[in-house]
Amino acid sequence: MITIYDIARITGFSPPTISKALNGTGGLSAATRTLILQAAKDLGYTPNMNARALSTNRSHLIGVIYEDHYMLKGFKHPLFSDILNNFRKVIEIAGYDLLFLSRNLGSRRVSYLEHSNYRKVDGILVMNPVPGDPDVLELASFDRPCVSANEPIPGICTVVTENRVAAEAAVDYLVSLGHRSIAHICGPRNLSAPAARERFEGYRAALEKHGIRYDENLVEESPFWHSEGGYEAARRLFYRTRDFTALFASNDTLAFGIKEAVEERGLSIPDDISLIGFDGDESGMYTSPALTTMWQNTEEIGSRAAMLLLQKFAGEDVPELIKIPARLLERGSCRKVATKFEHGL
Amino acid sequence: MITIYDIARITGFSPPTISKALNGTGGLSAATRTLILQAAKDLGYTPNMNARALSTNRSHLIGVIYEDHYMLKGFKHPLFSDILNNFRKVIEIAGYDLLFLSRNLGSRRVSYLEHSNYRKVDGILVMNPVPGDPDVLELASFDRPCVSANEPIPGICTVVTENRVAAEAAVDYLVSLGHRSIAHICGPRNLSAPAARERFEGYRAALEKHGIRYDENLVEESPFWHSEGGYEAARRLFYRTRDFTALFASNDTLAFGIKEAVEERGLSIPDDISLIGFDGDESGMYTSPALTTMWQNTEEIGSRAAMLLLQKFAGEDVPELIKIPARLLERGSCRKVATKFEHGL
DNA sequence: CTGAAAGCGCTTACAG
DNA sequence: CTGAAAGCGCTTACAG
Repeated sequence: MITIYDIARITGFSPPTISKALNGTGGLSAATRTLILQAAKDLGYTPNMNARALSTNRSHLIGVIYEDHYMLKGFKHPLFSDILNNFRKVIEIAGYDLLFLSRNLGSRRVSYLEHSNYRKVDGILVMNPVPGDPDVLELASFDRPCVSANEPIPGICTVVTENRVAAEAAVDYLVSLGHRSIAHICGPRNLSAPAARERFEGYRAALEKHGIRYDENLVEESPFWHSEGGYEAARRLFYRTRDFTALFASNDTLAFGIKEAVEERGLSIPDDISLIGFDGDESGMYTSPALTTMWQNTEEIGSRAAMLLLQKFAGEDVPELIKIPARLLERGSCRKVATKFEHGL
Repeated sequence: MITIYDIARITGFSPPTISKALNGTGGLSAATRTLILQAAKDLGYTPNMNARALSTNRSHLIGVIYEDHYMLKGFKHPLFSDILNNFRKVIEIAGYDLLFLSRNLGSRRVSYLEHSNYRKVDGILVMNPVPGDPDVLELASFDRPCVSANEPIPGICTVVTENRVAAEAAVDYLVSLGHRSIAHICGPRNLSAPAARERFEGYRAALEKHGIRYDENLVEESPFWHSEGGYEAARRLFYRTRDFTALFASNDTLAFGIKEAVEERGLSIPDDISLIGFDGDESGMYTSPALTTMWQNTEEIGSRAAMLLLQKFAGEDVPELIKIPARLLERGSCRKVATKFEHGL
């Protein structure tokens, strides 16, 4: 491996001068600068990031916190790879690399904060923390910038889908198709992550807006975000009532389970029940009918989170919370129903 | 941030002694060792990995090559996050961290090799390279260990699903259900990655084994691995012939597209056509019927790849190619048909 | 515009 | 069993 000392020896300049030329810092003459750059190129010089990081105390590394935890029996972040990929595109062209932040340091168990100090990461992206994890909350005191994707954390700048508004739009859509009896199966509302609560609020707001009485009999909660949870919740719902023509599911995975329960009862989607999900999971394209859903803009979430981090690196002020609109993805699981008024004609 | 100098000052030992105690190297007395370790703990010492990496020339970093490229219109690695998660679990408890290897170095465009030298990664995992990418092939000359998951690369140790055998098993299964006319829609066979070719070979081998004549009219190739490709290929197949009762799809995503084409023709799965896929994608659980498929053991692929890398770090010899068996995942898209013989009874 | 000196925090021979 | 010296490859004041 060739170093700046090699370039210094060959060009006749001193190592600090080589360093300045390579980094574009310090006022060198254009001539020496191009000379040095050329030599570096000819020699196939690659900087040693460990040395650079040691002296500058900046690693050009961004730590990612992503736990593939199964505490909640199968909970997984469905949008993870999309968000991460889009985040990565932005930070890479800015010269940063992505590092998974673990809680191991050799065989020792450590916090994310310790690991961040160990690697001297310049910033952190929080993706899929264990809900309420103290090791994550502690990150707010990290002396370098953090952002969170889709998961509000006190003291950390967050980019998140506009859950409440999008849920309201989902129900608006069902109403526009003529539905008046709309059930809701929500995700776990007791978690620190507010997605399930916000979507539920959006549901209620939409009903109210359209003058539909809120009926708690039409709402069922799944303690988990997975399809089995959706299935069980739908069964509980059916046990109580069959008095609805549409159902809004708090996410797509729940919707898949709900669909099973509906079919098990001999009912058809969308003929008997219109079903709308949330996320825009690709899987929903392959069910029959394909699942209509509120699509989370993972590209925007990922790239905005990255841009925020870069802005923070540049010392700019950024808002604490950024909401990204979702979009309706009309596929085949909802249908227009005759309203009572039309019936009467 | 506290350093070994701080610990040295406080305990009265020299920095090298502190280093030896911390690393468990060098013959220190048990007393000083515990004394130093205790002091380190009390002070909340975290080593600076940049300094350590600079002096040892080892970073305890493993580079991951994963390109989310869309060259082939929508090609994505469906098993990516599963394999990566399982890989990560193993290498993290061994004290390594995962770094995404990009082809950027600041604003400069570089090869993976250069980036690896820049970060001094101790090893590399190749996950989803652009097929035939010279920057990947070049990695075989990297002076540190590399492994590849699911993609054979000359000179690099690879862990891959036993495609040929698993494809044969898929067709065996169809035969066991009484099918004798079995179509095959294969993925792109012209790529450097041999998966489509190997699965096609398995298909032929199974036919031969069961004394079924190979009929090229029953085989159609999709130029891409995505569902649109499967859809189009199935339409071409139907245009030519309807003379089959079962179909083996080279992967699940193709199968989803095939399913659409089948239904579009007014045929039902599995009543008219039994369909089997390959991958074990979770999405297949949510279609109706759920997709029967050959499941790739992503946990095994990821963890084996990690173990191989660790073995290489330890200087052990490892095989160049490791094949992981797939498993049949019986869901609902295949059914038993009456054989001619049974008919006669 | 360029360079000599010192430092970033650790480890590796080597000596005693 | 412990420490003084030198080095890993770079950068940052500072001086000229």
